[in-house]
Amino acid sequence: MSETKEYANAEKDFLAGYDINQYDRPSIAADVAVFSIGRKLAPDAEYRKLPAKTLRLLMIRRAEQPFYGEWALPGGFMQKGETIQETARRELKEETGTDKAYLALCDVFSDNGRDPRGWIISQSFIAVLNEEDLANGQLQASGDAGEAAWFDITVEKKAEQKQEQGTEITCETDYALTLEHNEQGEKIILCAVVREQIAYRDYHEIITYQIVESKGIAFDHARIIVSVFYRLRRMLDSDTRIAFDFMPEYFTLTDLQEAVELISGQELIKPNFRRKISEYVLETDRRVQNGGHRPAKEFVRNLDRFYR
Amino acid sequence: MSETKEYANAEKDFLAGYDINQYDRPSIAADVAVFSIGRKLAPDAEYRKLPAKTLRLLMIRRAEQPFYGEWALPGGFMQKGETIQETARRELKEETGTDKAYLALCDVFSDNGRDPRGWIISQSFIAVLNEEDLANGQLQASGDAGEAAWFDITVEKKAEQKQEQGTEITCETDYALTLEHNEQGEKIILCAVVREQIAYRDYHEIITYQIVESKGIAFDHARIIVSVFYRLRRMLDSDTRIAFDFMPEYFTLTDLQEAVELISGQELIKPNFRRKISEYVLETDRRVQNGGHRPAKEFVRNLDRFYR
DNA sequence: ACAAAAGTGTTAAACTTACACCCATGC
DNA sequence: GCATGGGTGTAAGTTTAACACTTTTGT
Repeated sequence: MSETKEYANAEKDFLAGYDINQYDRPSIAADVAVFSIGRKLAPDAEYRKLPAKTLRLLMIRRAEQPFYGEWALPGGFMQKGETIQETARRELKEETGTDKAYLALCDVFSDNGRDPRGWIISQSFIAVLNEEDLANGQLQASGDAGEAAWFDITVEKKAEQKQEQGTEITCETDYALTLEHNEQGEKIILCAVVREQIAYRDYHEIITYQIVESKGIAFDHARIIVSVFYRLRRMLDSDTRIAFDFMPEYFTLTDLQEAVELISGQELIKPNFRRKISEYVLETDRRVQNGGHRPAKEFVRNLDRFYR
Repeated sequence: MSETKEYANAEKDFLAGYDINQYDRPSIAADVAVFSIGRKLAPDAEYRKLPAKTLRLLMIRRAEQPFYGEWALPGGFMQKGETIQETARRELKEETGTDKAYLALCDVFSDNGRDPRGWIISQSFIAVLNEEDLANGQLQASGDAGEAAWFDITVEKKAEQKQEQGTEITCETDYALTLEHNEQGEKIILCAVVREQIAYRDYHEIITYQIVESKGIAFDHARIIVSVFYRLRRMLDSDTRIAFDFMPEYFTLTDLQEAVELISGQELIKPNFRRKISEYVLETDRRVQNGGHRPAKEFVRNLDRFYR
């Protein structure tokens, strides 16, 4: 027992003399890609048609240097006493007015030189909001961090080429990222080209993203956006439940299916989709009527399938 | 064009006056859970039987304060100029002598007070080594960071209880973690109890791990180990290919199946398993003879299924 | 001969996929 | 009436799961 005490004392002495400041340290930021689904207004002529939907990403116009006036993902530095998840949630709430959102840790971006201010590493997150919770909160019109706005996001494959250098095989694919904001006449378009590099090593694919070209998007956020966009897709592949995060409490199955289709980029066959998700939903008495066609039933989540 | 230049100058001026040191910053460590598969020696009497296998985890005996003499995951601080992935790979190579290993980013541990030295956040990684590559390298016998040793890992569910506090539902489960090292007479056993807390929020399960009790395991590594152990399991569920990382170039299907069974904790039916992985392997002429039974064919990976 | 492990074949059940069809509504 | 979306049924094809069986080896 006295031996244990001796150890404890040695540790106490060590800690008393330990100065963490003698080591060089990075700053840590949480950058949050907030996704939601938006509607494109249809002309009145097409009274039957449902509005087309888009996948939207929240961006903040920077009110400070560096990249003053450019658009960035909501984010900020981690503060002492909070976890990085709390940092992300704090930033989310500051910008959207709500923290009723799914929040998932994604990748770490720690390359040298990725931020002109110095050694800053970024922990990326995906957040998903539904329109209803968003409406209850308030988008930050022009606060501390700057004006917030939703951008329709499109990622398109451009060129692909396979390279073999000795034993190393690499596959490079360029993706065009387009972010488009539309609001009563005002139209902002941000574009970037991001190169995906797949290196084949130790029987695994190691995927990295580099910026080829970025106009109006701050820092290296263009590549974070592309990386996070494909992560969202992969998450959906392994668990359909992420699609539900885009839905409010009551939703129609068509809305849900459209969410899945928007994220996956693939059309689905209605009866098959409904069978697949049937165990996750419960029918209600509510109906929505939105046009010259049969009203749609509204469903709620079957909590037994979400909480176990 | 002159406007652009003006912006660029403003940014340059800002950066010249920017001192990153005015902000408090954490240190970042990469902690790597290196897994491999070990054999338990069988008594000579059972000449027919194949040796039983175990899932092993690499641990380092600390040669410094704090937690002097206790066992920790291999890891170290991120240095300026390297990515966190490079930190992890560097630590892996320092301790095992090889970096031919699969390395995957896992979780971030950033709770206040998790390290007595101060504000230190840890990025956890999973690495998987096969015996052959490991033999080519050399385990660090007793170097800078301390002696390295393999421990058989077991995680067992102990108690489970569901709690409801108002609208908040939480499910707490205690897991007993046992790490056991055996080598010519020497036997080391490390034990810990880790509590898994599942909080149900926004229709998702948020899983956290807390240490209830930890004997001989440094820092909060007991909970990192449990978290990473279950992550490995989930990775296997979504992609069988991780099991191959435990295999050398040539391997038998029984070895592969045993790897899957060890990680998943579930027995599999042989013909079904073989059908499932058949597309990932190619038969060779090689055979292994290890006992009084039919020799097993050795297979190699079908690269078409690993690199695409 | 026999125990241990290697390896294959067969079947029922479950799930996936594609397609075809009817229903309800507003103008 | 008709365009539009809401909603259901069915049948073929594929995958999964459980089980039973044959083969090869060293002592």
